[in-house]
Amino acid sequence: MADPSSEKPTTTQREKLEAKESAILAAAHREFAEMGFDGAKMAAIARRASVAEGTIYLYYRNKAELLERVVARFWSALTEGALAAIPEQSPAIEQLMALARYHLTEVVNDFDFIGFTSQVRQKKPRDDRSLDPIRRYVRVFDAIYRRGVDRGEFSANTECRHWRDLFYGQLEYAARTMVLRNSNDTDSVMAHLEHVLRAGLAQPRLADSPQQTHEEDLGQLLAAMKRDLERLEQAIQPKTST
Amino acid sequence: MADPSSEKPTTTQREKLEAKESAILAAAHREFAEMGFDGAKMAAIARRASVAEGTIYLYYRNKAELLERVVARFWSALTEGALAAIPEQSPAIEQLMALARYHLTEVVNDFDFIGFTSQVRQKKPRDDRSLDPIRRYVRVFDAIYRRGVDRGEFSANTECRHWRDLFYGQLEYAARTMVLRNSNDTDSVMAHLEHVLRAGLAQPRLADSPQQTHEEDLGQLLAAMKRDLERLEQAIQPKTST
Amino acid sequence: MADPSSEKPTTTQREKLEAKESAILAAAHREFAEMGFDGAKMAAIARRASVAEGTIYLYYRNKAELLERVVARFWSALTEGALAAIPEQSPAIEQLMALARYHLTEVVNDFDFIGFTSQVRQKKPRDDRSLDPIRRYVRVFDAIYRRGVDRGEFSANTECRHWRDLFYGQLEYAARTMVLRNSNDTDSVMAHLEHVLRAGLAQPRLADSPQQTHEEDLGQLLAAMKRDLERLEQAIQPKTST
Amino acid sequence: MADPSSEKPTTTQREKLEAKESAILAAAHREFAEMGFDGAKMAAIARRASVAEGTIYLYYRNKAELLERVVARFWSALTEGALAAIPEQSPAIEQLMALARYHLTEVVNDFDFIGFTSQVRQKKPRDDRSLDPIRRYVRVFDAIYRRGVDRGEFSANTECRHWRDLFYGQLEYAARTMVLRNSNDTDSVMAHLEHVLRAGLAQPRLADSPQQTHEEDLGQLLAAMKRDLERLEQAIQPKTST
DNA sequence: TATGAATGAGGGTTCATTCAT
DNA sequence: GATGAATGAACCCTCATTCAT
Repeated sequence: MADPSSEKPTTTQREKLEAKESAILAAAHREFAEMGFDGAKMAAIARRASVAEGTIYLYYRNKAELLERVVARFWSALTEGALAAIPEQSPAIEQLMALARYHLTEVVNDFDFIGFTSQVRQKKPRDDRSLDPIRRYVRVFDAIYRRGVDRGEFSANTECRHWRDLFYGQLEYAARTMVLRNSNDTDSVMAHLEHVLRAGLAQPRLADSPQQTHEEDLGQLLAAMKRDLERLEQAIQPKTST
Repeated sequence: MADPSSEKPTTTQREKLEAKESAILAAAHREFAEMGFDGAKMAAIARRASVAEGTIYLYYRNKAELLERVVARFWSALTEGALAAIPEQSPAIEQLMALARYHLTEVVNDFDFIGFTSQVRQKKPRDDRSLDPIRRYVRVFDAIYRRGVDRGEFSANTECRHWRDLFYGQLEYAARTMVLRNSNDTDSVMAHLEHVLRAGLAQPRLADSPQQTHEEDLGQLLAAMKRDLERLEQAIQPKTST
Repeated sequence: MADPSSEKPTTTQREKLEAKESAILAAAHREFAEMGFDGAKMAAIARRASVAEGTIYLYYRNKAELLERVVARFWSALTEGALAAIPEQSPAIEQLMALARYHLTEVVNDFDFIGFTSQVRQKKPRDDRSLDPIRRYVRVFDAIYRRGVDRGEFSANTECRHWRDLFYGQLEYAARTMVLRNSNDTDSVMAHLEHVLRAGLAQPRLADSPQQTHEEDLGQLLAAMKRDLERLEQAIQPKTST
Repeated sequence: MADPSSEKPTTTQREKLEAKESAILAAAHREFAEMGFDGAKMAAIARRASVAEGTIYLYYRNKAELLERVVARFWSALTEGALAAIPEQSPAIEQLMALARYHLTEVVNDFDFIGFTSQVRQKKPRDDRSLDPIRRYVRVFDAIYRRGVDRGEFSANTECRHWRDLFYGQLEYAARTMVLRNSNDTDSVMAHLEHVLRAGLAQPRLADSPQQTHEEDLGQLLAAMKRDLERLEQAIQPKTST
């Protein structure tokens, strides 16, 4: 009121409204995460947002729509965060690892909410637009994957869907394990995932990778294969000799 | 009481009771899977089981206990099925694949219930005995894994937890994808999983594997390595030539 | 069956039935006393009586009728006990005191049930025959009272109803106090009641009391009155002298 | 918020709320009195109060708390009424009679509720604070009694508890009789009670009564004693003459 | 006659949603 | 817009009563 910058009261108004809406969403997010959809009470959300119960209904038609918006906001933010966390020019494998680390951290931080999201997913009809933000997030992986294929880092395109399932599936289970045990071994999980990706997905053909060609990588791979071959031969010879 | 002919009716009696209990459990299973815990209505379960509402309470103290028993029964049956599906004398990798195929099939069949289970898992205190059947099922993987390590098929023991997360995580996500798209490409998923396991987990050193040395395995491995080597060379040559 | 005294199986049968009925009534009595009418559960009564739930309904149409019978049995037994406790040839005042002591003891012993009875009384229509046993018990007092009047021990007949209310009312409240405080001062209560009865009810005209004429009583009364009179005069004189 | 005219609507608001709460309490009072605790239905109370069922729970956590408040309100009002009905400067005996008349009237008016109260009392643990209003009411008698003793009107202090039991016990039974017979002889009951109190409790020694010495009292006492003496003499003479 | 499994009506309580202020 | 009191439908659970065995 006495604000000298009151030239733009509209902006102030709008900001107020947005702040209120944001408070409601944040409160709802926490309540949903802690209590699940049915366990969450509109009254509790209102209390957490320092808002009257009726006020919520000025912004959202009902509990389900509130949930929908919370979910959308969460996954959108997750997508933004992921995009920000990915080094733009790095090899795809490194981008994947960056995404993995980001994803694991976020999932562990908000594990209740994530689990709760999948609970929601099942109730929805197949073509519900409200799941779009989730799909958009998932596609972050797909983009990196395709880039990796395009760059010749990854072998086949046909398997994207499987690698995606493996990627998110492993991370979700790893997160669950970490949360349940109240431990944190992100690095160990990362190492394992990288091992798997490199062993099964990464293409050793690095020739035309436009940016960095790691000579060491090649050497390592060759050395490893030689060792394996030797073992193989040793495994065969005794047999044939006998 | 001392009537010798009372055995038969008693048996019939018992059978009836067990049939009724089984009907209730099955009805509850479906209702929980479709509606979630809070969404499930005791009246609906009773109707599905062709039983009066009050009857359920002759068998289970309350909704929570009913849930507990349903979950226990489901996971126990899953464990039995898994154990039966695993070929006893095969290499660990084959056992894992058998488990994977079995798991994927079951999860797809009962996807709602599985998802619902994990929703339940989070509400439970850490040491709830009611989760034991789930833990027992998970250990089926661990047993195979350890056998693989003991037999020299798999490399390190330290990573069991990660491989387990990867295994179940990928399968659950694959199942979700299949259910959501209403498609079925179990074989494709199996192939991918096997590829990953062989590439990242399987030990090529078969020499001292105490039990069976499958000649075919050897042949496959050799073929795979040759293909990889060729790729390697092709990757290197253009480079060196340049 | 192999009982050699099986000549009178009918008697044995009847005895068995009566024993069972008695067990049910006793069990119901305890359950009603402890839990009240609504709190009492037929299942609990059956358990206490070592009888199947359905069996109760072979003897009593429903819970209300069972209650009715329990109440009737209780008050009838109370009446018998009271009649037995009253010395037949003693002065009415002594008979009243005997009744009082008996009543107080029983009421304290079975306080829950008594209180529960009056709770029942209100639900009943005015002319319910099921209250007859209670009315019969109450009349024990009336009979003694009338005898006291007839014998010239008590003054007027018109006040019976009031003395009866005072008698039972005081005793019930005394019992309540004793039960609530978990104390027992029956003698003190008796002394007070006797004091009140003698002071307000008993006729000092003992002349024609057929049995015992307590000279001492007379002397005491006279002495007391003289003292009172003296006090009175002393109270008046100073006043008048002033 | 800072609207100065907001006071009036607030007051109206508050009044409305209090009216509603009062309506609920009154409705609950009637329902409890008529049906007992278990028999009372929240739906019926709501209907009687012209309020939705859920509304009751805005004011009281549950049925038990509603009962508690009803009981408290009733006994508090009873206490206020009693204190108002007692003439402050009169002799203790007259105060007791005023209390008795008030009590009897109220108990008859609300007999069901009173009986219902004692039914409740037994279910409560010994030290339940919710019974305090009842205790406070009972102490009204005690206060008068003690005053009577202090003023020299009543003889011993030790018997307060007995006189209290007699007082309330007789009145409750008298009320029950009146209610059951649908008659009203309050005066007769009063006369009897006064007779008993004067005969057993009142102290004729008025000499040192510090405050008021009522000439009429003296006259009455003298008259009574003379009558008693005459009776005494008549009782003795026939004897001595014989 | 005795049993006890089955029934299902009924009631206390919760909470999303509405609407008068 | 904002409030929060009011609403009432919905649901879990109890338990008196029945009836097939």
